[in-house]
Amino acid sequence: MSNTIDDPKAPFVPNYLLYLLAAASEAASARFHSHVRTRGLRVPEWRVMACLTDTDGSMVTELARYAMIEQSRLTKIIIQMDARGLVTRRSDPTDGRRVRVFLTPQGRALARELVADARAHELELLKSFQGGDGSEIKETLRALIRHLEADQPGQPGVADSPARDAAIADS
Amino acid sequence: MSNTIDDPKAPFVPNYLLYLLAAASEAASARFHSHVRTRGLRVPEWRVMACLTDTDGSMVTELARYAMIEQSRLTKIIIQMDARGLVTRRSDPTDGRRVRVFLTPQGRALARELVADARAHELELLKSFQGGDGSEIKETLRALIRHLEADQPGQPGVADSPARDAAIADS
DNA sequence: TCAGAAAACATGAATTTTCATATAAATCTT
DNA sequence: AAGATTTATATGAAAATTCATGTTTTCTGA
Repeated sequence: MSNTIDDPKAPFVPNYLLYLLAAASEAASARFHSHVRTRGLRVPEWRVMACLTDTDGSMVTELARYAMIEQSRLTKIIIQMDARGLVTRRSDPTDGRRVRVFLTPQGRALARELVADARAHELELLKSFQGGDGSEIKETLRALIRHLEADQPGQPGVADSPARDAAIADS
Repeated sequence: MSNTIDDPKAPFVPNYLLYLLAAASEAASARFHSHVRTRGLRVPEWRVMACLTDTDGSMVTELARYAMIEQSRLTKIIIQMDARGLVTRRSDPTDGRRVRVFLTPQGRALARELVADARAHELELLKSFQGGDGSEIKETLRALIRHLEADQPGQPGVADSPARDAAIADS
């Protein structure tokens, strides 16, 4: 029973790994994300809060990597969160370029609640999905991430076949 | 060897399923997405093209679901792609409300190339990842998606614990 | 068949995001 | 130790996205 569909007429998208990953991520997150919005946060803000529960006081660049948010965007998000009293920013006494971000007590309280909700949601999801604690799928995902983040050079690039530039004229 | 980290002090994010899914999706897609941009398309546009190679002539709403793009956003993207000559829009003769979207010859040519690139990239990725064709991880992801898209009612919701409204004042 | 409801897209204003680049502080070089 | 580089963050303008709602067409039931 092969799962690799290779019929010439078989649809491409539904069996494409990158699609499956994106779709799984979306589908798995949909409910919790709407819960997050219910609590007055947008998803990127929730990500920042969650990351800060792990690494309070990290600098913007670190946080950007951890939360998978581009730096200049994160700066703007953090400024808003600061204005709302969820986080504070203090420049690093050791290195004046760095800005360290901390949860405020208020931010921390909300973050705690949401992380608890996230844990509960995850538990139910994994239980209803395959009855276990998700070690398998999680390990697979971690392995994939490790593999991809490992030395980029050896990573599968995208063949740069010749003679195919300017396929799209900007006319 | 349990993979479920339950130390009180263990970080939350790196072991959180929703994070792992998002991170895996991002990491797996990064290279190909930048290839796509190299070819003059943004990611959502690539998604539209890929979907149309499967279901050319589908209506906007169908395409939105298939490509995981919100309808009004998709409409705008399609209008731009139309202007660039990648797709055309024709209203359905049977039902005047529907707008059917087709690849133009030019769009189709580009889509073919990119799908071929995507397949090649996927193949290399899966080979270098676990040596196989990815049936396992793909089947896992498909199962997860199926599980999540199945009757929403029974899905793990997010417990609505009482007495926690207005945690974030908008002051 | 006609009024009302629903479905399918489109649109506009407010907000976000992106991209390139500015600013500022630390580090390196010679 | 001055100048050149690099690192860290901020900023501004253009573009994309969101959200609510408008418009048009079809469907439904009395």
